Amino acid sequence: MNNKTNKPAEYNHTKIEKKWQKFWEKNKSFVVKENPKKKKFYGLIEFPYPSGDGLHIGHVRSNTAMDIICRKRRMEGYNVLYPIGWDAFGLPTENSAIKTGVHPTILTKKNTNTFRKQLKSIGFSFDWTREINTSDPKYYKWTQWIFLQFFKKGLAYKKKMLINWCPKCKIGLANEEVVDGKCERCGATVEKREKEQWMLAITKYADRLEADLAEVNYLEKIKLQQKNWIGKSYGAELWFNIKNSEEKIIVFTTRPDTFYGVTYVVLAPEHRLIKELESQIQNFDEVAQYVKNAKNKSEIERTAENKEKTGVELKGVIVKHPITKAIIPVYVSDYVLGHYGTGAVMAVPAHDDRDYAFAKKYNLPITEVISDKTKILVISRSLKPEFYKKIEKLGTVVKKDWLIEVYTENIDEVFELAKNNFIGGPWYIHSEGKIKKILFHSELENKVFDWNSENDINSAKEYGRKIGIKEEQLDFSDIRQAYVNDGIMINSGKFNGRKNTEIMKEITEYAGGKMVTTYKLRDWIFSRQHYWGEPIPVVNCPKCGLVALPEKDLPLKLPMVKKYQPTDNGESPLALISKWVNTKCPQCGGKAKRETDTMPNWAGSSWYYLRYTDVKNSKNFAGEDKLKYWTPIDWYNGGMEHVTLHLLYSRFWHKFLFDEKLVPTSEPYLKRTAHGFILGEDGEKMSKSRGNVINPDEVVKNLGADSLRIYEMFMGPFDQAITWSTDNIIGSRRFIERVWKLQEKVAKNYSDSEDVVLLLNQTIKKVTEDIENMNFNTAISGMMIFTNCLENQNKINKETYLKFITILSPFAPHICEELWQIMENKKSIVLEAWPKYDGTKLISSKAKIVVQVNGKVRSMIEVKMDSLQGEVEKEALKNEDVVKWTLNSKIIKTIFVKNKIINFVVV
RNA sequence: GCCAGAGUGUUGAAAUUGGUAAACAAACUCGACUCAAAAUCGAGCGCUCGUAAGGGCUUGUGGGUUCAAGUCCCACCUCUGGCACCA
Repeated sequence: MNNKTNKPAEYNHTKIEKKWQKFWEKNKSFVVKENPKKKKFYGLIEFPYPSGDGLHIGHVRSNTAMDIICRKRRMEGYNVLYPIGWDAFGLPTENSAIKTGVHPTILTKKNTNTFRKQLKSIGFSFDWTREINTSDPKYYKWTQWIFLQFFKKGLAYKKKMLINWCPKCKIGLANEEVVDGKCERCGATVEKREKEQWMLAITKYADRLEADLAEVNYLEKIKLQQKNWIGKSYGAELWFNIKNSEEKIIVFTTRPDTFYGVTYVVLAPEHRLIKELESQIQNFDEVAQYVKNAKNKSEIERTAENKEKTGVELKGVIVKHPITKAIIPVYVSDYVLGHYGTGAVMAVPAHDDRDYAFAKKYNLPITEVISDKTKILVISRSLKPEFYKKIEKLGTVVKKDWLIEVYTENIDEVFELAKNNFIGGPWYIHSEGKIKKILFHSELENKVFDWNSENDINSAKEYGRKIGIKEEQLDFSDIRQAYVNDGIMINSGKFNGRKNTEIMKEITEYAGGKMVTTYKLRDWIFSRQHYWGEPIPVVNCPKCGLVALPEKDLPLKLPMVKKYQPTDNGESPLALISKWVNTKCPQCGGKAKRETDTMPNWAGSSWYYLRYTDVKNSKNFAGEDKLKYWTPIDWYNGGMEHVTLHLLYSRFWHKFLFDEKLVPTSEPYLKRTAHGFILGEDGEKMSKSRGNVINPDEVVKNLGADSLRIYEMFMGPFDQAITWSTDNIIGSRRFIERVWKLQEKVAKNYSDSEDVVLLLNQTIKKVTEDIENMNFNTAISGMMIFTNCLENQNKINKETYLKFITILSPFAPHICEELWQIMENKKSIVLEAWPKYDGTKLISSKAKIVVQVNGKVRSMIEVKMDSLQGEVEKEALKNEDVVKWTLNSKIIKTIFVKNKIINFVVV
């Protein structure tokens, strides 16, 4: 191998990469079995959807990241499972089948073959023996089986409801799939349609899905997004009796403190009481017409009319306020949502923006129950400290961020005090809530204007212009009309004078209501009217109702059809195959019809990670012992776009399976991280129509998989969106070639200099830690620095080089295997132990000390490590540059930080 | 509107507990090699004053704390992502 001149062969990436990919496959390097003696590590990436476009450069980024982690774990002695499969059901394949007439199964096979070849060409350390495919009947048998468990527990149910209907895809969408009132996939405006749908009762798990987030190690932003999506809120249910009726209107509110301020009640158009009270409603025709119109509005129309509120009074329906006994009117309006809370709200126009707008439009009374009259707001930072002490004698001070709230009877006195206690700095206008005064402040003068006076507002504007305030800051028109902040109770009977935040529970009980928790999360619409999905294994029998298929009949296979087009009436194409549809009831044996809806593409991906542990099992979705060994997943990386969909759905399925005692843990993923997108070179999302798609095959062919891997990890912070740059890849390729050429300098019995040994240990430490934190870009820059250092040496110790190759190998596995072999090692580098750094060789014996004079860097000196202040000071003051700056001055203070800095303060 | 996150050279970006801002790359300029080009190697590369030595300034804007601020505090501006009539 080493010829006499020690000159390495040219670096031929194609040859080397093919060679080692074959080697790994032949030697089953990444095939794993359960081994109780070894600690396991289960690393997971989101399995790809095998689209006809082939592998995306973004797949390479996230797969490489997890590949690096998994390869490192193997070297650290773990038994590592890193599986791969295909999330194969889905609309694009179906659409392509419609267009080409080729069956989706065949298209899927073709596409997965392409993906497999592409993934293998990049050298990911997947265990290919565990490949799964959600459209394989052997797989979806268990998707159907799990569905039936939901069904048997009553968590899968059918419901007639208004659904989000995409007229282009001809499909019902889950709420999660509607973005800005448009179909997430095709962008068509979503309509409302009434249809009977399969639902999964995810809301039953809302509390646990929220609470258990505390137990898992997800990125904080992921937890936050899930929390927001689940939308837990704590409030009160209160009710209003209806005159001449047994019925009552139950409302949900997070502000029971404003109960005395209720001046009307509003029902959502979908509210059941509207029909129930038909006989009482004098203007029922008008009401019915309004309800009909509201239902026909698409999401987009409803939100577009956000500002302009509409509604109709239910004339003849009279309710009494439970405490004040005042008669209050009832309205129907589409600003109230039917599916949230109780579908009805108590309106408090004085303290809610929406209620305020509605009340103004329909001339409804506005009753203030929370006062800000005893409150003044001032800017905290620009006040003299003495102010606080003085003010505390006059009232209660509540500090909030940059402002303070003072609750006091002596508002004018406090205001005078505030005005006179400003210290320098810029002036402010502050207009939060209903502040009665606008305060201008400059170093020159204080000016106060009364907010309630039209004249004052105008002079305030004039004054503002005069002292050079931007015009947009002088627009006070958008100031809130309703007072939504906290304050002191007024007009509220026995609660008067107390702080509103303290009486929530008390007032609720007094009004005869109860405190409740509500969630924004809604049940999951689980039906799709499409061909290319898992058939729902249920039969509709006229006698027995909905009947589950017996387990022996699973999988219920998708029948072959000639046409995949969804029908215009919203039926699944399966409905057209009468042979398939007409069947016998498994329970009574009578004539029955099969369910023709299929499952959404989120079904198969809700449990795929479980199947990986035991792909061939035909008796269970996975064996108990396998699940026990491999689950939970130690580290799951995926896209942010799946945080409220796939991630939440799969946690829900997992929790259900846990309750059924079918999986050993209540959470599927211990740790979840997320990657950023790769944008095209123009900074836009990559798409065929824009023509900015980068094909990974080209890069692999021209520069090699190792260069591609290094570049994608080096291009920027892993969690951030980043723009692709074909120019910049060359740097990664150069780096690899430099590493390759270093082999000619390797010598067996050569001792490296102290500097090299130090840098080696520092680099090992850096790479080890950076991988754990997914700081791949800085790990690589660290290795580049080390390479640059080695290039400056005449010779390199062999051990040093080998250690370096080892830590580089997860990033660039092929070239490192090759170099490893060239260095006359017999085994594969995959089996090598991850190098440990020597803690005693991380720190140099010398320290470079920055010398500052008055905080400005003037020089740098080198001293022994851990030198004391006295020695460093002496040394520093000898330095010419330092002398120059201290000569004619007096040192009044010296700041010394060991091994870092010495700063002389002179006058 | 609400909730997150981010604003640093020509570009992608680094910067532990506050302690040399711009590491590592890319682009660019000059040089070496070459008949020439590519590749490779070497040098330079924030702005500004200066022939130079050397100085001053610089991390979205404005303040503040500190011997010392990209980093901490306050306010403001802009961008990105998520949610959005959620009572």
